[in-house]
Amino acid sequence: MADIPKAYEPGAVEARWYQYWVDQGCFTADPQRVSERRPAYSIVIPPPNVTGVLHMGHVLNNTIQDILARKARMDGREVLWLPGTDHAGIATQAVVERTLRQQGVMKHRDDLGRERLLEHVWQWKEKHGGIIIQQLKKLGCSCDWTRERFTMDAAYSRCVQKVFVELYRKGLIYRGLRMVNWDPAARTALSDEEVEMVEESSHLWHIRYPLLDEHGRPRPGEHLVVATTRPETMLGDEAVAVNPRDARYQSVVGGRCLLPLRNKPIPIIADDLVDPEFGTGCVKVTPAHDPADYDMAMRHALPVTIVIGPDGTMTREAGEAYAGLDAKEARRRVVEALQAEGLQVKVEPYVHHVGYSQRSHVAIEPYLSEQWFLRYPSVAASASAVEQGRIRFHPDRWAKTYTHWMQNLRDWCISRQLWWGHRIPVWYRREALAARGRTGVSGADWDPADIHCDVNPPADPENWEQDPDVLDTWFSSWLWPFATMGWPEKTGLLQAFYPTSDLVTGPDIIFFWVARMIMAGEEFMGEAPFRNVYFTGIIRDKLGRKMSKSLGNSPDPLGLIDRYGADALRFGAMRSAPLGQDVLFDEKDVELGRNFCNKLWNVCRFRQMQGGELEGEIDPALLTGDDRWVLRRLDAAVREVDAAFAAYRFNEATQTLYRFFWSEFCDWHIESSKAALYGADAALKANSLAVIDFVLSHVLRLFHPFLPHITEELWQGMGFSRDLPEGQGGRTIMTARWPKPWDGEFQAHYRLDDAIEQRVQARNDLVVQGRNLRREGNLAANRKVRFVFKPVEAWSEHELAALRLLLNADPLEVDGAYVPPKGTPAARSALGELYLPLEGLINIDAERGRLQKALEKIDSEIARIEAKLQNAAFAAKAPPAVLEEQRKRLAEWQGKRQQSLAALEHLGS
RNA sequence: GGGCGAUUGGCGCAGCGGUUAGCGCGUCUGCUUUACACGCAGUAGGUCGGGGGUUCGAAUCCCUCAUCGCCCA
Repeated sequence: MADIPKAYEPGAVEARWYQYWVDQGCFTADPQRVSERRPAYSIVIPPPNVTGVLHMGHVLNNTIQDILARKARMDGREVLWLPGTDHAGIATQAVVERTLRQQGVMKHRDDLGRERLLEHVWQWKEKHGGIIIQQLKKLGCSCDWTRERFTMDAAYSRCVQKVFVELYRKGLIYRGLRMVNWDPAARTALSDEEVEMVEESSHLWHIRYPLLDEHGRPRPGEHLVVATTRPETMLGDEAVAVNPRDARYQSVVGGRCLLPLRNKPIPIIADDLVDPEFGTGCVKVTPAHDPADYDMAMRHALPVTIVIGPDGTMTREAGEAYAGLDAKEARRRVVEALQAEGLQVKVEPYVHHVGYSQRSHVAIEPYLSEQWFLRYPSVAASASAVEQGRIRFHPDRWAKTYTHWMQNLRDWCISRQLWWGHRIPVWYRREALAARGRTGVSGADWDPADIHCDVNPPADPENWEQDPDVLDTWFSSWLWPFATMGWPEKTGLLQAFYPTSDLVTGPDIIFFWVARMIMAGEEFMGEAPFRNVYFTGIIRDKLGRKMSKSLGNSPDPLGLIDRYGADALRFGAMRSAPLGQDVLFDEKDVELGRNFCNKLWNVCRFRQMQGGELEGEIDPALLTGDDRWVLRRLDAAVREVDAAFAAYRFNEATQTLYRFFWSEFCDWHIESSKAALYGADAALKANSLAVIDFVLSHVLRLFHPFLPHITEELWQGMGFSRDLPEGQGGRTIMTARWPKPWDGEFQAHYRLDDAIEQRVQARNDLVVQGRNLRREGNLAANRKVRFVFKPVEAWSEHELAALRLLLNADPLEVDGAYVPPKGTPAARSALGELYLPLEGLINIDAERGRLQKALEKIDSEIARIEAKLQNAAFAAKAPPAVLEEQRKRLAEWQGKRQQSLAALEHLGS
């Protein structure tokens, strides 16, 4: 650190040390090093989308993981933080398709065909897929990059297939014709979890359906009125339904009415599902486009007519007038036609919930199709893992959400009509397929010999056709904790690092990922995949809005790193992220982090400028009160940080460290140390430096998990690494030992006790009062002023020198018999009295006002405590320690009262 | 409709049965004091959403209401 710049410049420093760590293999886990003395610690990264770029959510999430990993290394554990990316089926395919359309390569994916489109996706992945990984490196993440995985790696794909086949053979995976959530933009089925319900104000249309007589002729003037939110679907109606107990419609049940616009007679049925309170109590039944209607249709053996196709446009079944229109336009025309025919009775405003695709943000269509489903495995074990605490959630309230979901499981639709993803390992015999077409595959009448489900294709592929669908991306990511470690082989990696220690993720994917990983872990490993799950908050902007691309309120983390440094970004994010609360992100927080790094930099720079031997021996006999005080405060900080880590309260840890380092160490200890450092006593100066070095070497280690780069730079630059064994901080601060709180021997050796803490505290209070006097006298802080100190007992030369420095007093006269002139402003404490004898410069009235205000406060405190002590019930029931505390406090306040009264009198009131 | 969370100085938060209710930002005043203006010193500002209860004692526990937000139907 020769020629140290005045301000910390993170850019080059961060890049340099990151490269050093990678070159030295500091992030690489070795399962063979794991032993009883060196326990394993592992995390698997929530794999970001391979298409993605780093956003603030990643910053928060991965900073926490990095902190955990780095802390564990310093605790002497063998750490595996396993990174990787997710192929993100829909998202990636959509991005690549859009690009190819823009480039004019194709209009629709069918133009290219499956194979060629996949080639393009892989090319795209190779070219852009590493972006987020590079960005994580810029953040300082200490992942084991030698073990980076991708959910479409060949080995990983085999895991996915194996799991599919096993579950299929167990009968947990099945194919069925079901009403599913259809995303008309992506043209694929989705799982229930991928649908977001959005409240929308719409309308309720009341439509007349003319009644028919037994001969199928309209009964003049007679009709039923049905209410619907989706008039366009009436083109596919197959019945009108009423509740069987609804007296109003008893007479028409069993009869028929005419479906308007289609002029098709449809039956009037009775079904318990119909809510008599809704609308007119009479509903239309559209089996192909509503899940409830589909169920009804099955019960009543109604035909199923598909009028809206997979692309969201009307089919030929909808009639010539509507075929090809998109559903919205069809609705407009249907309503128009009904009005023209006088069949629309009324339209009411109506608020309802509409499902939207989480991915493409279009309205979901219920769509009848053949899909693959999974009946979840190991449900009971997975539920109990969390309920019985084998897995702990932080904060634990999420356990409730988990349990609720686990108790209401619905089979998981795992097939997607996409090309990018793991293709379903099922083949159909061509002859059998030809005989029945693709639909109907699910029928129980299939000869098992005509279906081949296996990780390996059939031996005679020419006779078979593979299922065209791919699997939901989550069907691969639920295997992440063990598929990344070499499963199904019993690898050393798995043996050493499974189950993982901590998982850090967002509560928004508790169903998508966390719950499913637990089930997969229980099912295939016989053990839950992690011990602790830490749920981060959601990052919002400073107005509390979710960060989103469309709002443009999401700052680019890379930009922030360029401007402030990665350490600053990490520190800012952590400091404002309390456990389980959403994080309101403000760039100010990052600025604060940068300022903090600069402070850390400069105090080290200050230390360097003092010269002298590094980390000399601390001689207890030469310790000043301030030295003992700071060692005690450091001990308290270590304890608090340990407690915060144990409870996953990272913001608390950063705040403690901030307070200790800035407010205690820099503001008080360093300042008071200047008395020794600038003094003539060489031994005292050397000792003082030794204490500063001791504290700094602790501070750097305590901060390392949070601020990895700057702490390494200073650790090496200052020379703290010099005499340490290679694996204990010699090579890198990453493996320096995590500080331990002082034991009794240490405390006794350095005389760290309550008395010294209180004495320095009182001295500091006196200094603040003295500075206050200066301020009131309008004496600039940099101006030397004469103070007179009247101590209760004798002070050492050094103590006085420190006081002089802290007050910027010159001279500081010590006079045990000092009698100040009337009106001299004074500060009083248990240690003595401090006078600022500057007649005329002090505004006596203002000073009197201040004292009187203070006296009022003192009096009210005294009254409060006295009232408490006089309360018989309090005296009888409160614990003795509390009672004693109150008595002590009363005496303190009474002492202060005396001082204030004396001061007032002295002012000449 | 069910569940969860939040409500503390201008803003963002901490405090989880006994504290003189803290912190950061911001405000105001002064300062290029030989580590740091990405800084230093000092100052003002809140009685803890409303109501009720438990307790010797509540910002902290319970009930209730209100407002805001999230999740599930």
